[in-house]
Amino acid sequence: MQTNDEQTFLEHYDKQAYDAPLVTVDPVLFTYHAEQLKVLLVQRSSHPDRQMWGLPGGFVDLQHDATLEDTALRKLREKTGVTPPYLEQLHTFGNATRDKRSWSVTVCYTALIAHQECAAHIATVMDARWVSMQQLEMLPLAFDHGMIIGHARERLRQKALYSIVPAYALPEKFTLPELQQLHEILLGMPLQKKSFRRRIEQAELLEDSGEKRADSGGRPATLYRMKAGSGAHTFLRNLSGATETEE
Amino acid sequence: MQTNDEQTFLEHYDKQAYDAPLVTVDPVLFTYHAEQLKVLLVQRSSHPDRQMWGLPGGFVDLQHDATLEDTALRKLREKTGVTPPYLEQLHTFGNATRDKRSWSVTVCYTALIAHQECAAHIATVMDARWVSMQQLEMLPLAFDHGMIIGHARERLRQKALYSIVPAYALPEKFTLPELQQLHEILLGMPLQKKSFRRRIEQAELLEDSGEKRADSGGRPATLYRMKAGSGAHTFLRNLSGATETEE
DNA sequence: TTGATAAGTGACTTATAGACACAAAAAGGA
DNA sequence: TCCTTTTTGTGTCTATAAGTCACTTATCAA
Repeated sequence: MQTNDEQTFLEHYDKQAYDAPLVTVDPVLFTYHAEQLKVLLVQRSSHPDRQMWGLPGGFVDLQHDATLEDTALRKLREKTGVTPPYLEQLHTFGNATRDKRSWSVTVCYTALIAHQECAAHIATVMDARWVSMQQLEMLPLAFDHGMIIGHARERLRQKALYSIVPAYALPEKFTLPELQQLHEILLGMPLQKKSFRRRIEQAELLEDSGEKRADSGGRPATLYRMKAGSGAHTFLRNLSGATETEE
Repeated sequence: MQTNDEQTFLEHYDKQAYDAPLVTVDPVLFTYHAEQLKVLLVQRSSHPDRQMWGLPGGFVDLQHDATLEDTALRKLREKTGVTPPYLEQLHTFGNATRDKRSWSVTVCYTALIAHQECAAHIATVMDARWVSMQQLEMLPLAFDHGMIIGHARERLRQKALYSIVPAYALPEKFTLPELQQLHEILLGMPLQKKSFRRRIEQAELLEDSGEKRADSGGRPATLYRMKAGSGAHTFLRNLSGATETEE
């Protein structure tokens, strides 16, 4: 290689690197199982932070992804085999230091799915697993993924105050006590049964499936499902303690 | 240059181009002046959409910007000469078609500033101006910037329901009737004077500056300022009509 | 049949927003 | 000086929704 050519090459390469930070998409997929909130992590197979656990994200594929959502859904399908019913952009983190390789930008999403929807697929692979919020505290994560999950967790908490978005982490049909328990875990406080039911009835976002379920002794609970059309992200009214700060 | 090296170089270069969409930062800077909400636009000096008006954004400068916020603030300082007191990430838009040149990602911010803070500086340059929401409808914008401003506008409307963030579009000292008028414009509906004042008092986010101002006949209004520390993004309680949908 | 258990409701209390009349503080003119 | 006009700011009643908690309903198991 001649010196001149190398010079040109480096200039060219540097210019490219100058204009374009690395761009990745990192979905934070939550589910609810065994009375715990869990997040999907994968074990990195490549540099940097090889072998460490992190979010199931990756680079935008300019050839096949038409949008950033496509990238998020593609990465989630690769790991879970299915498309989650809820996906919403969380925040974009970008700075010079979060990735050793270069200035790096990651567009993050919050996603929710029923545990049973992908439990089978995940059980077949060794490099992906559900990690509970409790386990998460002990597990060092790649890059700034721990911080990102913290943000997603906090956003989900806000959703629990004002919406029934968390219901997407439950199966298609679920009971109100199940949903209330999930909200209580997200909010870290007990909720009044009556207030909770009242808010959800008023919002008219759920419909009676006609079925009931009795887990073990006690009156059977009505199974509800999301009403088609009107999104579960519709605002509910205030819940006690809602007078806090935004994300 | 040897074939092998060129091969390696191209692979490297292609991979780089393959992995990296264009990354820009686009701040939507609002202000309030003459009873109108206005947004800062600049006239593009380069391809594509040359001569058209658009958001005062640009590429991330990997050498000088440590974070995405740095990029947003740098671009705003270039056009206004000052640093806005409020800057919050809005949303990231990325797809294959929004920029003719390439797959493109833009990280957007909502920013607010008092009109007087930068009116002088803007008046000196020909390629930047404040455009009212009304004027905006007639003006074709570069890229998808019209859609982005629409999203920012809608987010600001939500803020007006739950917070006093819009106060950052006012001077340091302002009266409650002024703030209420701004909120009414953002929400597109009249507000009850008593309810509005009560919510703001309860939030304890403003403090009496001790001064008063009488614009024209009538009782002089108390001038308030933001309390240091506690951000104005703290949630207020519900306002009628709040049972709508999130952004 | 009876007790245990969990789902779901009735009804009262409390808190906050809506509505609107009224008081307070200035300007200006006769 | 005093009265009118104008705008800011408050008092207070009403309406609505959330908090509380006892009570009813529906099922299982002994």
